[in-house]
Amino acid sequence: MDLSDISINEAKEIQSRLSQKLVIGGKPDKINNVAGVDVAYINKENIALCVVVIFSYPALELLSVNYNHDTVTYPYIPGLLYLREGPIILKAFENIKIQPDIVIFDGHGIAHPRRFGLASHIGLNLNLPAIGCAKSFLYGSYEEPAKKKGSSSTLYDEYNKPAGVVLRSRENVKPVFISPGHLVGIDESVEIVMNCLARYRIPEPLRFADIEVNRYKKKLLMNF
DNA sequence: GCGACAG
DNA sequence: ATCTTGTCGC
Repeated sequence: MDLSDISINEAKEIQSRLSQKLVIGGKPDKINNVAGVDVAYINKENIALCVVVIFSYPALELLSVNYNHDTVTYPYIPGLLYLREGPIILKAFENIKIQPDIVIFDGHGIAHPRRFGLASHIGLNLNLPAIGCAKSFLYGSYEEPAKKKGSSSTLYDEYNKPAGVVLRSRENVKPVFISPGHLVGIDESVEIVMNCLARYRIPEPLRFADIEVNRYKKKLLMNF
């Protein structure tokens, strides 16, 4: 059975079931590098592009960049991002040369309706520590964090249990939503993301992955 | 039934 | 995510 044949209800059941296997808490003993993953699309050609970058940690020097693309097989459905982005991301991880100590994803971890967002799904699948760093809200309740950089507020699930943190990654900008995906805790996720911040809203690994995936996209577009 | 809704 | 020009601000 292909991923593209999975029904929405099946996918949701799988998420709820696999969510039980997640290990949330702590952090890797030693973090020497941090990976960032971003995906872009060429809708007209039905192509998904994925870039995985790896930075040294905490120095944040670029260690490697990996480019991949393939045809997309699933539409975007809120809460089921994995079905659309999972295949190209997993393919990308087959090609990277350096073993990442932890990975930051453009999306949520356990701050998700079934506690199993993209970062959790990929993290569990690859048995890698994973953090979700989303640019917008998906699930939970929270108070607006203060305007100052580093201010944060807890994201709670429907049982009032913490699922993540809303973090002001820069002065006076829209906050980002941080939640652990797998093999890391909430506070540790925030700590690591904070250490990956330079002078922008988005942590460096994700920001650079975004820049590179769009450059890659432009390059591919010239061949059409 | 009516909104909300990662990328 | 993507479609799109100029424009306000640090």
